[in-house]
Amino acid sequence: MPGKTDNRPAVPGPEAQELAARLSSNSVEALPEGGLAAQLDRDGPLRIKLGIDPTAPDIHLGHTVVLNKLAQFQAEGHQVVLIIGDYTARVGDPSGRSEQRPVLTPEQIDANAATFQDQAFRILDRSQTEVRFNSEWLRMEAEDLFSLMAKATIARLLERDDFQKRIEAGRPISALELLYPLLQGYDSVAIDADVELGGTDQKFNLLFGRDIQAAYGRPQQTVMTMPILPGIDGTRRMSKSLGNYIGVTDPPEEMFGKLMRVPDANLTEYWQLLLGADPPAGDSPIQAKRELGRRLVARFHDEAAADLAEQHFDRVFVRHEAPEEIEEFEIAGDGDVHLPAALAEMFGISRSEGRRVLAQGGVKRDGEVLPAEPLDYPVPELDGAVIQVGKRRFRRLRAGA
RNA sequence: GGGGGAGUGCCCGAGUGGUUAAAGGGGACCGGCUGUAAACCGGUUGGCUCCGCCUACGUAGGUUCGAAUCCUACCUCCCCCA
Repeated sequence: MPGKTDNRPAVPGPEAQELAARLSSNSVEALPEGGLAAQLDRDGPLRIKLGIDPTAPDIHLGHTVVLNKLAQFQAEGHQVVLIIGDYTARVGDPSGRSEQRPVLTPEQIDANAATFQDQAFRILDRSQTEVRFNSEWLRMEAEDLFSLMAKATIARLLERDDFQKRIEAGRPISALELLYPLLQGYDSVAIDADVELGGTDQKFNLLFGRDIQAAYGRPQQTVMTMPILPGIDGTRRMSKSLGNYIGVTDPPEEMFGKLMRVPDANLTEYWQLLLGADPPAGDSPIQAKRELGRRLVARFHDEAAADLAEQHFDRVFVRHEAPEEIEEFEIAGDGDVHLPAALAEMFGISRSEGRRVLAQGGVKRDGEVLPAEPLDYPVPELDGAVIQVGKRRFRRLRAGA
């Protein structure tokens, strides 16, 4: 059958090779070797696939590594196809049972998908993006599913090393997990993917998609894996559930502040993966880190926000002054304020924890450390006071009417 | 279908009748040093009406002066044999 693969020239032209190299920048692998150049050598836009899991809607900087790559393809005129894995999410992956992952309702999945798209289009060009839900084609007849399942063997599916490790550790692997690569691969068949992107952890699934496409007599996609961005702890991958993430919708001061906490050792990595450049030569780590913060805040907010965020940082963390704007907390009109209770309410901690930070000298009133005793203060004495817990939690007290 | 093993605090993981709110590690929080970096050091880490009380070791009962530890049933998971 005539297809894109059939009239492939033996050697891609130099232009295609050059473009392929450019598009592969930052990637860990682009497979098979020379595949992308060959695809680019043919005319017409390529279909670039990215599958996303709609169980967690918020996009963080880790996701943007892949999204930026998609945007780069778009800039060259290619078509991005975003696949929202609503069907697989709806089935509910039982493998996470130890993580007590709740099965999401269709409404939640739709809401998450909407949020995700909203955030993704801060990076991607909407006009060059096709959004598809995989329930569209995965809601298939059992007969069709069986025929899909017949295209792979268990041995092949078990090859992936994370399964191997789990088997050795005696941890469970659900049948659905085993099937996952098949379903993901079928997505590629359904949308005629030319290139599929993903993190390095997706390598197996991405390559498996090629086999499935071939089994259905389709041209095979090439795959490109991107590095995994470490979180602000500098060790584990950035992820919302690990709490080490920077969300693209984080407020400017928070985004800047979190970036400043990234370990120096990861600075070059952050520059390369997020800005596509090396830190300016000759800059000290702190200078390079500030510049990183300014640029990223400017990207996801704007220049003015970046300036303000840096000023806020200098004020609160370098000079240890109270921030310009502090949320108010209303205290009851008369009588005493029981500090542990007030702290609990103000900062969403328990009263016991309030007592603890107080005892540890972690609570300040207008910059002065409060002693462990007393616990109660007359309301008028605290009216207007700025209460601070630790380095970055502030509230201004206001006596109620 | 048969046999064996496991469920502990945010997570991992000790503990097999009392001095256990439960070792140790991780994480988190507070403090020190700083560039809110990392590393490092010290402290804290169930709740509350906090020098005491309450609730906790899968769930529900039971034995005992006393149980996370023993018994019974149930739930969930893992492994092996078929």
